[in-house]
Order: sequence, then structure tokens, then C-alpha cells
Amino acid sequence: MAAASKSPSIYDLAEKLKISVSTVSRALQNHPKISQVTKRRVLELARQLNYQPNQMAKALSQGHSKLIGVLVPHIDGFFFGTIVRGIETAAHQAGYHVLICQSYEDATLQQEALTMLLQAQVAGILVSLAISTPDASAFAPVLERHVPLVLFDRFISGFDVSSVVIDDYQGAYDMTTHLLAQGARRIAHLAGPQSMGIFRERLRGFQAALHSHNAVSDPALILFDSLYIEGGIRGMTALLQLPQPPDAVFAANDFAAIGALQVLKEKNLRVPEDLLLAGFGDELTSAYVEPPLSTVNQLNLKMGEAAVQLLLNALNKTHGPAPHRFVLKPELIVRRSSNRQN
Amino acid sequence: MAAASKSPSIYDLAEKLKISVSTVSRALQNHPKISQVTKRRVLELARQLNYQPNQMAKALSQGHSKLIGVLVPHIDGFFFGTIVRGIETAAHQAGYHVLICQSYEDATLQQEALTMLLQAQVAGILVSLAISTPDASAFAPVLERHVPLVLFDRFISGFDVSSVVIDDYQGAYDMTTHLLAQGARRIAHLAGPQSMGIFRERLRGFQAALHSHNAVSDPALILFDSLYIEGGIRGMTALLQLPQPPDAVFAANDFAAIGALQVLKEKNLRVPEDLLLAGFGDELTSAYVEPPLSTVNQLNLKMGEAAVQLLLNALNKTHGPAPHRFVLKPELIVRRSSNRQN
DNA sequence: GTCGTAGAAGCAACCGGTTGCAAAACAAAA
DNA sequence: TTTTGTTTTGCAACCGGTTGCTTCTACGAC
Repeated sequence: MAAASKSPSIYDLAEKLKISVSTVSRALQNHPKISQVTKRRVLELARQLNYQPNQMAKALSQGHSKLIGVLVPHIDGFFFGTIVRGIETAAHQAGYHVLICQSYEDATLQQEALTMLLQAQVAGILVSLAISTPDASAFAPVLERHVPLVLFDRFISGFDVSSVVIDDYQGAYDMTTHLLAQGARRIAHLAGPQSMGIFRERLRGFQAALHSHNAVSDPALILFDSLYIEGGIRGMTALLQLPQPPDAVFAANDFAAIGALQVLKEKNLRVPEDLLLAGFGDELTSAYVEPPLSTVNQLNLKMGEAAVQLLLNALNKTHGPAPHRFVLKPELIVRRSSNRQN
Repeated sequence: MAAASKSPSIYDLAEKLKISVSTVSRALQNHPKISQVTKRRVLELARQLNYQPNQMAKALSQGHSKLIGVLVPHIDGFFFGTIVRGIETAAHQAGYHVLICQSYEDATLQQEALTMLLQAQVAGILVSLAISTPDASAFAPVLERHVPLVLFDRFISGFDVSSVVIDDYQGAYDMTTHLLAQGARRIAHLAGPQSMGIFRERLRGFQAALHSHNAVSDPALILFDSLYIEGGIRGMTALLQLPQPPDAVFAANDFAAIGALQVLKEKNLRVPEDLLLAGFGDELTSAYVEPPLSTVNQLNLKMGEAAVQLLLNALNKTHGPAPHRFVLKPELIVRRSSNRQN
């Protein structure tokens, strides 16, 4: 299309130097069978003409590109933003590029994105599942073509591929234990959609902690709603209307907790004096709300890096290695919203 | 590498149907010179074999890919996260993929990333400049190859390419005017690095507003520092030690304002009663700090979309169209930190 | 029966690299 | 000087598409 100057190819180099393209190609790869003299001449001319290898041609002839496909629900927001940053950084260090797609939590869009990534001939794919993912069938084409796949954060049970997750169970368990230690007797849980493994795990951890400390476990205190701010508002409002309201709330993510906090402020209930509050996920905002919100750090950057590492492992083995599950230990971040000592 | 099943190519289709590859190729493109019968047969077999066109091969033969390179300082953080989301969404609608790179505000990394994008044969490039960008020279290879380029948010004066920016001058002017209307007499400005056009513009708008309202314009009230939270902390601390401290602070971004807010809280100064505070950029956090922070909305999503639109325009003209500058009008978001009326 | 023509399909070159294998160049050994 | 061996280089096919131009077929017109 571009009528004007095209960038030089190895053919141009070969012609100018009166040698064959294969020699040029090998010289550029520093192939041992090419003489130093020739290499020097090729490299020199390449520099002069500002030669840039065409990665598409390279990918085509080699059968695989230096692209890693990343499919996330959305890239804005602190959590995925940081993960993607970690992914890009790690990928870049390994000489890979990152192709980004968003599923918007929609299974159909997710499916389409996978198709596009496959068509783009990516070397591997990193996915955090859309909440609406019904089953693993969308990934059949990926597996068929033996494109390495690594799931992170969001997974689906019974889908046996490599993945990196945090130990949601443990994080929820620890946070619940902490709330109990702070004197909570009736802890409510704003739980997320149970179709997502992570939210199931958080609920499990919550319940296990209650159980092992012989604390009250009232089903009325467990609410299932969206985990956006609005969901938190609805949930907290409902909790306050109970005959026996809770004295602590543990939300399955920070947004829900922030929503709950807004309701509490409106009702002039003090946190942590009247009620303890904690979230999950360490969103950036959580440190700046009033009072600062206790939460569980998901080690986002590390998760992105670990996901890339797993993918690179798979890429470097000729045989598909056995799926490997990488579990990150989350960290409790105790701030004022759950801390009465101080 | 992949020893096992490779995905089918048009050669496989051609062979199975005993027709030539060119016919298959044309049938898939719905070329008018191919009979309906043949098209039907090809399409049917393609579906059966789950044929996926190899986009690299297509890009190679056509001389351009369906890839848009995006180069930002970093993808986490609300501002760039949202922009990138807008970009991805708009690009996806136009059938393009998005290749992400981060410069980490480093000119060298930025340069490298540009090279990689060029080698990846992207159809066009969207860039928000790294703060340390010394001049436009890094972009020479891009212009030479006639790869369409659009800058967004961060630009550099004297570099005449298409760009989409918000009217930082106007935003700062409006916010300053608002602070004056709220009764501020001595407004301080936490200014950013003046190498960045956006921060220069914000400072200009600030000063112009003071001037046109005959307000105090004291050079001691203008501080230049980093615009991270720490910079805001340093700045506010310094301002409070002045013989005549300000009665309002306008920070060139929200992070600096949030840092300033922390200092004020520590010193038990009330916002907005004792001092008015405003930021710029509408970070997510700003709505949740106490008191909620007044700020200027940068219309991030819209900016991303506009950038893609400009790029698509350039891609569709054979002649490089004249550079077009798209200016978005920012919106004032008045919250409690600057509002005494209410 | 021959010619003209439109429609459908195919040949082959090309995009810009990589790579197995053959060939050329040069040096050392016989 | 011929033979053998070692480097160095080149030929040509391939990756999976696209596309200009040619060829083949069939059908109506003269």
C-alpha cells in the first residue's frame, strides 16, 4: 500500500552485498558457519539501512510468533491493571509481546477473543476467566492446537490446565480469624457469585474459620450479591435490618466493602467502634477511604509474573508438561477499619 | 515444534476438495468470480475442519497487519487503565488487535518498544509519551516507514503529528475559578514537571485564572515536585511552613492532592473549612477519600476512543492526512473538598 | 460449424523470512 | 598435481496466505 519508501528486507541487503539471502539471514542470526568478514559486512549494512527484521515473516516461517495473548475481563481497575503490568514486564524480559483482549465478563466475547488470538498465531495464552464462563468448552480449540494455556486468578474446577491462583481460602480464613480476635461475635459475609471458584473459596475459608473458633455461623449473615459498590450498599442495608445485625462484615472484595462503608457512614455507625469491616483484594482506593480498609493483598504483580513463568515453561518443553498449579499465599493487611487495639 | 495436529490451511482445504488454493482463498473472501456452489463447498469444509485463517500469513502477503501498537508509561493506574480500555474496545470494534508496551516513563525503554512495535509490523501506533522523552527523534523510524502515529494525553511541542489531548489549560482555569468563587484568596499550586506539556498547560490555566480575577499570585505558592503521593506530602508540608500559608491548594493531579490531604489530616486541619483542596484527573480513589476530592475529569474512555478514531482515519487514507489535533473539554467534578456551600 | 464472450477455476509469483542439503572455495595432505 | 577435508556460501523449498493474468468450459450468436 505504502507507495513511498518501504523498509529494507534481507533481499535488499543481499543484493547490495552481492551475496545470497540465506547468507544474510544466517549472518544476522550469528550462525557459526558464516565467516566473520561476511557477518561484519552484513551487520554494517543492516545498521546503515536501519534494517528491521519482519517479525511476521519470521513467525510464519518458524511456525510460532513471539506473541502472548492475554485475555482478562477488563484491563482497567487496580487488580487486573497490576496483573497485566506484571505480565507485560515479565513477557518483555523474555522477548515476548503481549496481545490484550477484554472479555467484559461475557462468555461470548471471551470465545471470540480466543478465536482471534488463535488466528493471530500467539505462542501462548493467559486467561482470567469471565464470570459468566459456563464451562471449559470454549477452550477446546486452544487445547486442540496445543497452544500453551495458563489460567490466573479465575479458574474453573475440573479444567485441568496450568494456573496460578492465590490461596483465597487461606486469605479468607486469616481475615476471619483476625476479625474474631478483634472481638467480633457475629460476622457477616458479603459473598460473590458462587460460580467463580475464588468466591467459593473465600466463603469456604470464612466458614472454616468460624467453625474452628466455635463462632456463630448464621446463614442469614451470608449474602450473595454482585461485588460492585452497589452490591455492597444493598448488602449492608439488608444486614442492618436484621433482627440481630452483625458486629463485623467481611466482604469478598473491596468494592463491596466500600459500598458497605458508605451505608454505615450514612447511618452514623462508627467503624471500627460499632462494627468491624474488612474487604479482599487490596484495591488502591482501600487505603484512602475513611477509615482505611483492612483487606487481603493478592500480590497482583507477582501473579502476573508467575503466570508468564508457567507459560514460558510450557513453551520451552517440547512435550506439554503436566499442568502445574501455582498457589500464592496472600497477605493480611490490617488497617483501621478492623483494628480496635490502636 | 508442535509434533501433533497442525491446524488446517487453505492447502488442506484445496486438496480435500480437489480445487486450487487460489479458488479456496477467493471463496473464503466471497470473491464475486467464484460460483456459489464452490463457495458453499469451501465454507462447509472450512467449518467442518474448524479452519482458522493464519493472520500472520495474511499480514505478510498484504503488507500490513491488523495490529495496533499502544505505548504507555504503564498500564496500571486508573488513568491509563481506562484509556487503554477505551482503545482496546474501539480497536476491537474495527477488527484490530492491540499490542501493549510500557515505557515506565523511561526514554530508552520507550525507544526500544517503538522498535519492537515496528518489527511486529503494526498498522499504526498510539503513544502517550514518557515523561523523560527528550525530543521527537525517537519517532523518526516510525515516520520514515509511514506508520500512522497518534499521540494521546502526553505530547511534545513542535512534534507535528495527530494527537488527542484534553484542554488542560481550560480545566485548570475552571478549577481555579471555582476555588476563587468558594472564597479562596491565596491558592497554591502543586505543579508537575514542566517538561510535560500537560503540566505546563495546567500551570498556565491556573495563573491565567488568578490573573483574570485579580487574585493573589505569589510565586512562593507554586511548587514543583513529583506528582506522586509523596510529592504531595512534601509539597503540603512545605506550604504549611510558609509565613503566609495558602487557604486553598490546587494540585496538578489527584495523587499529589491525596498526599496533601494526608498531611492536612495529620495537622488536624479541616477540609474544606480551613483549606480548600482540589486535584486533577478524577482518579477512582478520589471519590472515596475523606472528604471526597474535587477534581477535573479527563474523559479517559473517550480519549482512548478518539485516539483510535484518529488512527483509523489515517489508516484509511492512502495519503497521510494532515495531522489533526483533537481537544477534549474536561469536566469539573466538584466534591466536598472544595465546597463550602453545602 | 465457427467465433465471441462471459463466467469459473487455475498457474505462478510474491510477501520476508528460515533451513536442509548441495556446491563452491580454499587449504592441507598425499 | 590430485585427493581429501573443512569452511563458507548458495539453491531451492517452505511457512500460509493473496492476486494478476491465463486458461478452460460452456453457451448463445452469426
